[in-house]
Amino acid sequence: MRSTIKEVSAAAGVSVTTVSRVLNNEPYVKPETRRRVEAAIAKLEFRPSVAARALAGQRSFQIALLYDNPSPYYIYSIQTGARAHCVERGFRVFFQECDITAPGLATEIAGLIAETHLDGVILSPPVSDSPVVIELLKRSKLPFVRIAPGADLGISPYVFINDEAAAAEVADHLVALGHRRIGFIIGHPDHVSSGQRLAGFRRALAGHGIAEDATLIRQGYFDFDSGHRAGREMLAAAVRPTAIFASNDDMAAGVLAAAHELGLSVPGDIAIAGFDDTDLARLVWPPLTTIRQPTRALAYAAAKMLIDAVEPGGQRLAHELIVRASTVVPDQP
Amino acid sequence: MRSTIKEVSAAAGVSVTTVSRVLNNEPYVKPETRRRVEAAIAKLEFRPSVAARALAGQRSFQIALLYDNPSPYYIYSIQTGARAHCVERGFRVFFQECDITAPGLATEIAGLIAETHLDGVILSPPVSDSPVVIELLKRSKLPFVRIAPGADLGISPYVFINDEAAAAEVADHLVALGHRRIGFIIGHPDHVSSGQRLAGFRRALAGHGIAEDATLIRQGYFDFDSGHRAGREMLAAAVRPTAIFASNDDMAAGVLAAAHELGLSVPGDIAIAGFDDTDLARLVWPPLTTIRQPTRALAYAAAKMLIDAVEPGGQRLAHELIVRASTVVPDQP
DNA sequence: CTGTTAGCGCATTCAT
DNA sequence: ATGAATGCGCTAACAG
Repeated sequence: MRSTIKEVSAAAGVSVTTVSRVLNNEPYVKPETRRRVEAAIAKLEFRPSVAARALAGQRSFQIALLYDNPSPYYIYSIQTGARAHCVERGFRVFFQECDITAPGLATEIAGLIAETHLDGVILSPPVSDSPVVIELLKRSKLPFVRIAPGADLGISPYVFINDEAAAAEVADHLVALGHRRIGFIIGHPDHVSSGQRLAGFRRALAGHGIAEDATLIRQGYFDFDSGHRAGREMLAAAVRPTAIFASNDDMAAGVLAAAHELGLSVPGDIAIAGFDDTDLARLVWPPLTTIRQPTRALAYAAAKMLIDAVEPGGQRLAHELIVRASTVVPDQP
Repeated sequence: MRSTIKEVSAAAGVSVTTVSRVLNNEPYVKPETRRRVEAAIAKLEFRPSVAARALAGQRSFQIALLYDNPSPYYIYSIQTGARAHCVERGFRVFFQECDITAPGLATEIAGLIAETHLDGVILSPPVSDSPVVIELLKRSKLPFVRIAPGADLGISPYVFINDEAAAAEVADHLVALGHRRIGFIIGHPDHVSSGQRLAGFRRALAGHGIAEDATLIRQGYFDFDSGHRAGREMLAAAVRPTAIFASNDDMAAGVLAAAHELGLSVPGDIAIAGFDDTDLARLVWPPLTTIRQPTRALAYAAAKMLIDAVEPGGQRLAHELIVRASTVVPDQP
């Protein structure tokens, strides 16, 4: 069934060592020999066993992407971005959902690492800032890259966008449309970006001389439900906002549902803004204003940084990589 | 760093074979010995290397879930369902997106199987009916389970819901609400369920004596964009439908966006119905009528069937498993 | 019930 | 520039 390196070596008339050298792109193999080996590999449809390579060598060509996020669109984006780069480099990715509040978290991830001989790990928010995970990774000396970490920037390479500036852009946009009573739904408290987006919102409002109204700021959790709930509360109030800015698109969709339930037209009665890079943004378009966050690009860049660090000859990349968020998507065609 | 079975055996004062027996839940180990070994395992935080197990034995405790679906919500549902069961059984899952139209498909999946020593594969639609994948799996003699296959039911265990009956339920519901001009957006042509849902829709309409109107049936692809396009076309027509039934929720969301763009109120001007089990369904609730398809449960059941088949002592399960779709979600609180 | 022995498929010394 | 020998960590007969 599956062919082995031994069969390849026999077919090519060389030793297994030489085949191994070809497999790993090592120098000192005569071009013609290399061709013969490659021909044998192709003919036998040989695939090196990850298990054998991991056992014999010190690399498994496998990494993991850790996430704990309620948004399927977000998860899909980071999975797609990370996989795209891994495929290019011949690496396998484990998509691992986890619960950063679970007591067994460290054990679970330690198990994943030990069992699968991982070469490195990508952390997406909010795992990027989980002390438990970070501590574990540091102790295990495993390379890791973080997406949008909020603190301890020195401990690992990371990629991010400027959340505060992006949120301020959205708020500026709403004000420019004439809104003064703007509701805000904060993201999940475990995500550092939640605070940054709130800060950007506040800064923008202050810049326009708009006083803050505590009743117009609600806690959300980045999921549809929390946006729906917060939206209902604000829209059912005696004096309601003319616009609501949710910290991500899933919550913005929840607000939209709430508006529908209450018989409000969007954006006539209420304008809604979101934040992210998903089709959900389009769902309420044109009424939705949003930041097209390049989540996919972020994950791709993270995978690249990680694999570059893992590969022997890999050039050191910049420790910090800022991926620019594209600007506010206009709410007019 | 990582401890090995040898260290465990030394710590427990037994041979590695005995540790292996404990690891694999084999009989004929004195209870007390088993306890000693388990204590040593816990103390050393020992994790058996998947690589070593795969190499020495004939099992890797790894399976793959193949999908090729444009809906992030759907993907998230099947991933979550499959993972839930795999965790219970100590299996690892590879979430593998693929392109069933790609020329290199067989090579890619053959590579996955050979490289990772897969124990089995779960196919989700439309991969469930990909001749290329099925042929490959049959030749490799690898156990596989299919979710919602459309044909060749004899070649593998499978799980499904009755798509036709479910779609008919939705259509019946719309008719009961007084609709007679109902648009329909077909799902992706590669999915067998697309045809089944269309059949259910047609059967229901015929049952109510409503003549079919070809201009009210459009081809979609299960993604937001295609729903949006089809929705625009039908809603911009001189005589538009009073309701549109999209074959999944992503397309229903697209129709909703189209309605908004055209200044139509939902469900006042146009009622929209979807099909699936995602939060998207709630997005347009109450205007949305939908079938709450238990996608997660389907994937969970598929994983169970597969692992039962893979495990040595695993009891043969029913070859066919029908998971009931819950009924139409009412469009009134 | 328990231990001994021999590989699984590769990367990796060390030779040549 | 190439090959022979060793072992990674575990399971699988085979003994006892």
